[in-house]
Amino acid sequence: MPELPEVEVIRRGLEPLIRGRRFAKPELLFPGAVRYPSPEDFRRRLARRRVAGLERKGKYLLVRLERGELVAHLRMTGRLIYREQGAIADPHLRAALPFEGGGALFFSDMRKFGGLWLLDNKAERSFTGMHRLGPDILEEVDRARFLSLVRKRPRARIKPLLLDQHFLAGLGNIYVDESLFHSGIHPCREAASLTREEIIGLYRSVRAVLEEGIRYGGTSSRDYRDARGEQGVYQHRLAVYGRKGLSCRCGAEIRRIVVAGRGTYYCPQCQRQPEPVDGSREQ
DNA sequence: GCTTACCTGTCG
DNA sequence: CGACAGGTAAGC
Repeated sequence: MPELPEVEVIRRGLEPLIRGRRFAKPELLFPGAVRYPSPEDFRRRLARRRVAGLERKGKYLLVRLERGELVAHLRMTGRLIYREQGAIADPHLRAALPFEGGGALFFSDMRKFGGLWLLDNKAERSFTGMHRLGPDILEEVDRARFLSLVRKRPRARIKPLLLDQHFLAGLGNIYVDESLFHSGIHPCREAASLTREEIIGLYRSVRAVLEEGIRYGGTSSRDYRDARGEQGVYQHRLAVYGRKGLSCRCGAEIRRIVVAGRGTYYCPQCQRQPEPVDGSREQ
């Protein structure tokens, strides 16, 4: 899916296209895409509302309205594409959100994991799961906070910890693997085994990788498209993700393992093995 | 923690 | 045919 950089690129691209525009009555090709309120209420209540601005929290995109907000989560294959005229040619189109005076925002989603919510107030954010998010890694976490967050979870392995949106919001599978590679940390290391310097280095790597991802328009591994339907180019700059069997710049062969149920790419030479978990040493 | 489920598609 | 895919919640 879109991780933080992809959602941010969509946000930046979409905002100038739809800010100030007033929605007309939506068309739901797959009503299940609307999570709240009911599809009928969604259609009736979104109509005539004006877009005040766009925000992002973790991987959620928030279309702030003059009253309430339209929230989108793209999960794995969701797309939000604006067209000035005509519709997108996409067999997985789930919702068309036209504007008064022309133009429309199209939500497509091959795997149907993504969703849309129309909220009247902040309290209703609990319907989306947003209220359980940890702090946004780019907007809300400085070095000191990152250090203290990581140290609060000594027993967790670092990759699953970084993927946990309740811990930190925004990172996904691609950018976690890239960040761990750039900081030279093996994905299975226990948080408690990381030195202060390693945690600080990881913080810098995470920020640098996410900012690079944004600068290059996001990663279009396969499905991701920006607000105009264009691919990003960061996939050409990935150091390890998806590169099993290819050589790292150090010469070693990039490996793929499974960590926390996710395909995980790393360089066995640049990223140190975790401390052996060996109960016998304790006895 | 881990596994499974959600869904549809691609690739080997 | 099975394995895998950018995410996340639920159930052991």
